[in-house]
This record gives sequence, structure tokens and C-alpha cells, in this order.
Amino acid sequence: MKVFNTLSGQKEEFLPPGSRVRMYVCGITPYSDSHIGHAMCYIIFDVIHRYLQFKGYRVKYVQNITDVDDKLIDRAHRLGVSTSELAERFTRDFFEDMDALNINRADVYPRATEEIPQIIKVVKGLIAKGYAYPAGGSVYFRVRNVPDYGKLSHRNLEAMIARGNATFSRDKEHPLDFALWKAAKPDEPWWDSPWGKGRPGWHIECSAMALKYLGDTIDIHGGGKDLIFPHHENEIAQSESFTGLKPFARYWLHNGMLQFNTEKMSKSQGNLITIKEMLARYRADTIRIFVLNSHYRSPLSYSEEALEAAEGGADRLAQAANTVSSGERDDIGVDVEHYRSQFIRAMDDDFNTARGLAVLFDLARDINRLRDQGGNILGGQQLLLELANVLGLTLILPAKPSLNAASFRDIIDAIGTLYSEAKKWQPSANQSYIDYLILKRDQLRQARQWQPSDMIRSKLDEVGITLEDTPQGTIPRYK
RNA sequence: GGCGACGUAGCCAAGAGGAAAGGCGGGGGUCUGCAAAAUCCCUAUUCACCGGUUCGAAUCCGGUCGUCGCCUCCA
Repeated sequence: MKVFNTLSGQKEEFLPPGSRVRMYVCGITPYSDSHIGHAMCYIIFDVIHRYLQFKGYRVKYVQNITDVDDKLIDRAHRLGVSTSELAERFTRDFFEDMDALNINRADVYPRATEEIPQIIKVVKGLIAKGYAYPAGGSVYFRVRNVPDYGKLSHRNLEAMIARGNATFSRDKEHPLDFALWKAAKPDEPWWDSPWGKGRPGWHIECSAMALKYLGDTIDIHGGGKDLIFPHHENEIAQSESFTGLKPFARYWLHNGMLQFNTEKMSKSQGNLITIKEMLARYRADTIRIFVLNSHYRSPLSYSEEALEAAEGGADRLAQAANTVSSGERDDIGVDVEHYRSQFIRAMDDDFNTARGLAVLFDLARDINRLRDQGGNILGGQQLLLELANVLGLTLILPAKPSLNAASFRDIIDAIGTLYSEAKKWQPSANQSYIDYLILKRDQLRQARQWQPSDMIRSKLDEVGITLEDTPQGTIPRYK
């Protein structure tokens, strides 16, 4: 199995020390609704998580929640609520979104505010080793003491300073030094520390949590490409300086950015679509196929057309997973091992989900073909569901359709007064309006009364219910 | 300015030295009373452009044009 490691800039053989994999992925700052860029990132790492488990690894997966930071404080002030209230609210929303996208939970979701003692411990350690210094109530990391600083983002100190973007400040020894601990300003939440009242800087929490929950060396560290610099670069500097051990993380995996109208979608640009908005229009399988149909390291452009295409694909897979064969030719079936090995081959190559999906589509076609011949498709369907599950796809057909009394009445009126009984008819526990209409339509079809029969079908179609006449009977489907 | 990525059919997209995956859409056939679903066939003689290396290049090298990302909070 090969993975692309940002650190080396190459695909490398994935060789964790044993059967255990320690995985850390940077989480959210909960100050507003999660958007589809978050969906992309966490769907991707969910699939990586699932695939590692599929391969037999015992994975411990940790994802942090940055529940105190400048933006959160800012937003809370403007809304007149406490930072913890605000963070709590959007953290809850975040988990709702993750569940709705069928993303498996990580093992631990540590919160920055609950890890203050561990954070202080790491900061103290860094000061003791000369990698950090207190100044003006804050503590800064001494970048110059790390000779290989810049190894992840492949850049050097001189070039970064030359650009002039580094922030100078009276307290800092060097413009690229960054805060480990920030002195509290008035009206800001704070914790006691050896340096006075303050709060953790952005990067330190991830080092502290990874070291605490996963140990000194972790196997996979993930996040969006936009975190490579400075966030992950700083994490490496902090962690390796603190433990004296390299590497802090063996494999650094970064996903490409979601773009909107050819620009990165981000909070600061205000061009974002929330996960809730997207879920109102598309089901989770559709969204996951949209994301997984391209490579995780490439940027992905949001477009309605691409989502519609993904929906067509989701329907296709779900149909194949749920179709029924007559089973007359029980002697012919799907070559299960062929598809399984093709899927593994694709996923082993740096999680090539697009190719993995293609295998599922090929398998689906094979299932349908055999179904038409009356072959045994159960093994194929079982495999389809198993592999789809590795991609987090449920392949559940859209929920059983329902029809309300008013629409039912409309349809009865439209087909004329043929059924005075229909007007009096009431649904029961085992016969819904739709069941009744299908039964009546069937009788009409038997009598070759095509016009009223087709009228029922087209009326149902108008309210989003498609009737399919199959050898197994008439099946209603949601559009 | 520095570093990096990308440009493959109408759209999305895989492939990274030897016959252009897959999905959506479109056209035609089969099945069906008609549909729907499914299936079969067709839909890039060619991979932004120009040179080069090679027996052979979408894949490697150089250049041009275009798009985007990071260098500041961001998944």
C-alpha cells in the first residue's frame, strides 16, 4: 500500500511499525456552520480510516476541536454569548453534520479548553529546552533553534522573511516566531499559567493532544492543504523539539481544497455553502460520490452538474445492490475475487477512490447483467455492499415513498368517477394510498385500460413518485 | 516576488513510457401495452500549445499560454 507523503513529496510504501495505526486529523474551530469544504476533508479521512480498518489495521483516530481562538472570541462578543456557549452549539451541529454524512466517529475529540494542563506542560518543556521564551505575558516559539524548520512546506526562513509577511512585534525575537501561549486581553477567556492569565496559541493544542492521546510518534497526520503552512510546520517544530524524537508523524496526508467558481471556498471569502444546505438537496451517498470521484489531493470544484451526475451514479449503485434475480440460472454468478482485488489495487495506490468507485460501477453492471440472465447475484451484491461501505456508501434506496390524502384525492379526481369506492377508501396499516393506487392501476392494466392506468402513473410522477413495472410487480420509487 | 499544483470528450474525472477507466449527459437498438429501470452499441485517431528525448510520450525534459493554491485566519 502506497501513500503520498507531503514530507517527502512522494508516494511511499505505507509501513507502520505494527498492526496499530495512530492517526490524527486537524478538526474544526466551531464558530459557524460547517461547510462543504469540511465535508470533503472529513469524508476523505473517514474513507482512509475505514480503508485502514478494512486492511486489518487497528486504528486509533484522534481529531481535535479548537474551542477557543480569536475568531471564536470575536464572534461570541458580537452575538453576546460566551465563547463556550458558541463553541458548544457549533460543535453539536458539526457532529450532526458528520452523522448525516455517514462519517464514522473518531475515537477521541479532545477540546483545547479541556487540555490546558497538557498544553502548559508542553510549553514549559519547550522553555526548559530553550525552544521557547516568555515575553510580555505570552510565550513564543524560537524558530531559529530548529534547523530543519520548513521541511514540510519545503520553504526556508530567508525566503519567508524576504516576502515581508512575517509579523514583527516588540516581544518576538524573530519575525517568524509564533505564539505558544497568548496573554489574555480584557474580556477574553483565560486560564492561569506560570506566565500569567492567558490561553493557548493555535498550533500548540495539536502537538499537546497528539502526544497525549497517540504518543511521541504518530503514523498519519492529516488535514487540508491549507494547513501545511504554518500550522503543520509549527506542529512539527513544537513536537519534535519537545520530545527530541523525529519524526513526529511518519506520513503527512493533505487533501486538496474545495473550490467554488474556481476560487477556494473559505470562511474569509464568504463564498461557502454549508453542509446543511447541501444535505437539504442531496443525500449522503450522492455527496460522498461527488467527493470520492476525484482524487483526494486534487482540488474539487463545487458544481450542481457534478452533484447531479453523482446522484445518477448513487441511484445506479443502489439499484444494483437492491435488485432481485429470478435465480433460474443459479449456476452463474459474479467473479467476486476479481472485483475485490481490483478495488484493493485501486485503494492501495494512495487511496484512489475514483478508481475504486469505477470498480463498483463495473460490479454493478455485472450484477444487472446476471440478473437479466436469471443468475445468482447474491454474492455480487454482498461484495458491492461491503466495498461501498469502505467508501461510506449505504446504497440504501431513497426512503419508501408516501402520498398524502390531498394528492390521493387529486389523482382519484383526475381519473374520473370510475371509482366511487375510491373516494370513500381509507388507508390502513398495511395498505397505503400508494399501495391502493398500484392495486387499482394493476386491475386497469389487466383490463388493458391504458389511459386511466397511465394517468395514475403520470400523476404520481408529478409528486415525485415513479412507478416501475417489473416482473416482480410494480415498485414505487422516489425521484 | 518565492514555493507548488493543475490544463484529458458536452460536463465531472481516472490513468503517469507501450492498445484513452468510470460517472453524468446525448444518439440508436433490446425488453415493455407505453413508460421507468436495466442492458447492448455509438459518443476523445487523441490528452492546452510548441519543441526535444525515445523504437514508442497524455505520461519524461525544455519553453509558451491559461487556471488555481500556499507564503495571513482557514479543512
